Parts: sequence; structure tokens; C-alpha cells
Amino acid sequence: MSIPVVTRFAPSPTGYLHIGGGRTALFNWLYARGRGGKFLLRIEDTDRERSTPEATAAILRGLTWLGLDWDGEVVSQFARKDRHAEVAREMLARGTAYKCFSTQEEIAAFRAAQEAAGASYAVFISPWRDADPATYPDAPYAIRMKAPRTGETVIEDQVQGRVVIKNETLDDMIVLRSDGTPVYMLAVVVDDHDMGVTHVIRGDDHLNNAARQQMVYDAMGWTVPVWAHIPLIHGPDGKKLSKRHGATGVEEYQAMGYPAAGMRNYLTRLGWAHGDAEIFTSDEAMKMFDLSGIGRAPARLDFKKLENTCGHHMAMAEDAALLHELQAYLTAAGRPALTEGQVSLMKQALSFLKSSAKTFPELIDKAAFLMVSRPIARDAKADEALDTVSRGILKSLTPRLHSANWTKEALEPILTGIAAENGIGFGKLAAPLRAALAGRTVTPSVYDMMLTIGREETVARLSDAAL
RNA sequence: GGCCCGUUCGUCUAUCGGUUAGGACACCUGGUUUUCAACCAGGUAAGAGGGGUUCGACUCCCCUACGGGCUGCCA
Repeated sequence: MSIPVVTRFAPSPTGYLHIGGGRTALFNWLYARGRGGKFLLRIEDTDRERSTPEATAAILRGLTWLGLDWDGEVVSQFARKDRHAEVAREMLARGTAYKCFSTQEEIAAFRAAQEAAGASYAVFISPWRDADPATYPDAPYAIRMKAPRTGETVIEDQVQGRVVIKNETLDDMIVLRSDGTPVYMLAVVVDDHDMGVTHVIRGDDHLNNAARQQMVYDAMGWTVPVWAHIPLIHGPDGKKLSKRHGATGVEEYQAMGYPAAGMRNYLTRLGWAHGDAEIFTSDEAMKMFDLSGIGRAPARLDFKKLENTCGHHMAMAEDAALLHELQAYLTAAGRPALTEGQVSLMKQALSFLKSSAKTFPELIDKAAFLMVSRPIARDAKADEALDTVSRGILKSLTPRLHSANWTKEALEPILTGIAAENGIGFGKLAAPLRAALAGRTVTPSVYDMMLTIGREETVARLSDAAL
């Protein structure tokens, strides 16, 4: 009987949800959900200067769009500052931390002197580390962890393997600032411990930090969680992902019209693999997901593959759900909402539209024929397709549509018949039909369009064009 | 500067000492077709470089190069 898995995502609310953060959250979510565990959310808002409620809201929106639901209340790290300070005091009492009266000026001077001497970087060891409390001045002090100076700290990482850090390369990190506020490194450990986090899955920019955090666990006699430091995501050029690569915020992807299921699938496969599995649902991903499948090298974003993956999910989606997401997309992208009439037409059209669209903008574009109203504006190519001969054919076609059953089976012989009578292939007939029905020459199948808009509208559009 | 991590087709990756190095995206060719797409079939394409270890290395070790991270009273 193993302990239930508890994972967490702990972003800093200093901006939107970064795509890399989204993937980190996704991995934590998949791992927990696939094992009947819990996935918690904690906002690391201890930096009061940079943290904003807007950023927190944006992060929550991003996670929600991605479909990553968390358990329980969102924890504010800042709100727990007293608890953090309490632990710092306990470390003091246990003798695993000490009061350091060195001022920031003194520390800066030490580093400057090191640099001036041309010496290689040296860790700062506070002179108060082993000082007699009797010598303590009546001055503000910070609390520093009394870290081991010899030996090594070993991080058994599920992704990176066994990482050995020599203790002499680490300084005695401050756990409580002289103003009494806790430092991030302490806060994470205390929070993760108090929240019962069993698996810490996060970016590998924290790999080195893990050593110092592990020292805090040891100092408090707490159980060290399972570590899994995952590589960061890079831009297409292999450099760290930044604004110049284009979209870095999760919400930007929503606004670009990628379906969330496709996004999840793509992000899951970015830096993680399970044999040849490429296209899968979230349920399937939960079953397959494991830490051992995570790669150690940073992955690059590939929009082409993202689109392809999204195309599969678009086609897999259920019409009703897809319609909802389409409407959410229109809102997110600031595009006009569907009218009631368009919604009902869309319900019929989705079944064939979704099979070939990869994104919502593409879906909308293919649905142009049901978004327009008479008189239908035509582009240049559509005008070209409606030459005199074609108009004549359309004119002769409309009467036959009045009595026809409105099914593809009934319509097909009528259209092919008209084409044959005029000695042209069906392709030649389809062009003016597209032009008449949609005002453009690139459209879904003419049958699909006719069936969707119905007899009355079809005849009206054809008559308009035949004039 | 020090320490840590990484490097298989253009991209995401499989491989866990012995394979014609597999799959997916992209690309190219052909097919299907009512346009675009989708779809089907086929093809081009990879172990950063150099040393070891071994009967045998993509796989293990070392060096170099390149990329990334950490090195704060930031998170």
C-alpha cells in the first residue's frame, strides 16, 4: 500500500501562464490524476513587488483553459509567512540554523574584495556561524541555515538521475530575512511539506536549488519528496523561449484558436514519450504518463506538429463540445459571436467541418458559407467562375431542386445529370456552384453546403448568382 | 570564474552493449478527389567531434565544442 501521490504546481504571479509553466502543470496533473492522487495549486506570491492579482487570475484562466483542474483551495504562499517564520525559529532551536548579523553591505564588500583579488568565486560563510550567542549584538539579524560544510548532498532525481552536489560549493542560505520575512527557498519546502506534496515535478532551473532545499528537509527531519526536474522548453532556434519566438503565454494559444485537447496532447509529447504513442486522449495520457518517460534534453516548440496534433483532436471531438469551445474561442479572440441562426447551422456542419480543420480560425474559414447572408459577396475567382455559360446552367438547375428530396443521394443524380447534359465534368459544375453558394471557390463539398443551408436558401443563392 | 544538466533524421522522440537505428511532424513523389484540405501509398533524412573500455558501442568512461541552468536578505 503506497502513499497517495500529491503533486503541485507553484507559479509566481508575475505575469501570464508561460507555455513552459503550462507543461509543468500538465505533467504534475497527469501524474497525480493517473494515480488517483491530488494535484494542488499554490501561488508563490512572496515577492510583493512583482506579484499581482491580475497575474494570478491570468494563471488560473490559463490552467482552466488547458483543462487542468486542481484540488482544494488555491494556496497563497504569502499568507503562510508566519508559518515559514515559525519553522525558521524551530531550525534555530534545533541548532540547524543561526542568527547572522552580517549586513548586506558587509557581504557585498566581501564579494567585491574577492572579485578585486581576481580570485575565483568563493562562497560567503558568515562569521556568526559558530559565534557565541553571548557576543551577539543588539542589531537586526537574518536567520541562516547551518548547512554542512563537508560531504555532499545527493539528489536522486527521477529525470536527471543521481545528481551529486559538493556541500562546500553551497553557502549557508538565508531562510528568514532580517525584516522577518521568509525567503522562497524556505517557503517552498515548508509549504510542500505542510501540503503533503510527495512528488515535486518542476523545471530543471530548480535542480541546483533542490540540494539546498533538501538540506532544509533534513534539518527539520522531514521526508524528502520525490524529485523530478524537467527540462525547459526552447524556441524553434533552440534558444530559451522568449517573446521574440512569438507566443509564450498559454492564453495566446487559445486566442490563436488551438483546441485545448490538442494543446494538451502536444505539450504532453513535448519532452515525454511512451513508445510510439502520438495521438491520445487525456485519459489515455494519464494511464501512460510516467516520470521515466521524460527526456533530459530541452525540447523545441514546433508549430507544425502542434497544428497536426490539434487537427486530430478537432476531428475526434464531439460536436456539442466542439461548438462550445468554438464559441469560447471567438470570445477569447475578440471575434464576433455566432448568431442563433449560425449556431444551428454550425451544429449540422460541424460533423464534416471538423474532419479537416486544425484550428478554430480554419474551422470558421471553412464555415464561411454559413456565416454569410444574401446577397453573397463574391471574390474575384468566384466572379470568374460564374461566367455566362455557368449562369445558364445554374438557371436550368434551380427548378429541378424544388421537388428533390434534400439528401445527398437524391441531389447527386441531379447535379451529375446537369453536368452531363451540358457536356462538362462535375468539376466544372462544382466551381460555379461554390461561387454561388459561398462566394468563393475554395469551400467544403457542394453537397455538404447544400444540405446544411437547406433547399430554400440554396435555391435563393443559386438564383441570385444566375441573374 | 565555480558548480550542475544536456547533445539520435530539420523538429518531437524510440533504443536501456549486438537493430537494415523504429515511429510521428515537416518535406518530396505518386494515388484518390468536386476546389482547399483531409485521406492512402512510397521516399529523402540522424547518433556533435575526439579519445578510451569491450569480441562488439547511439548506449559505459574521459576530453573538447556547443546549448542551458544555478551561483541574491528574487522567485
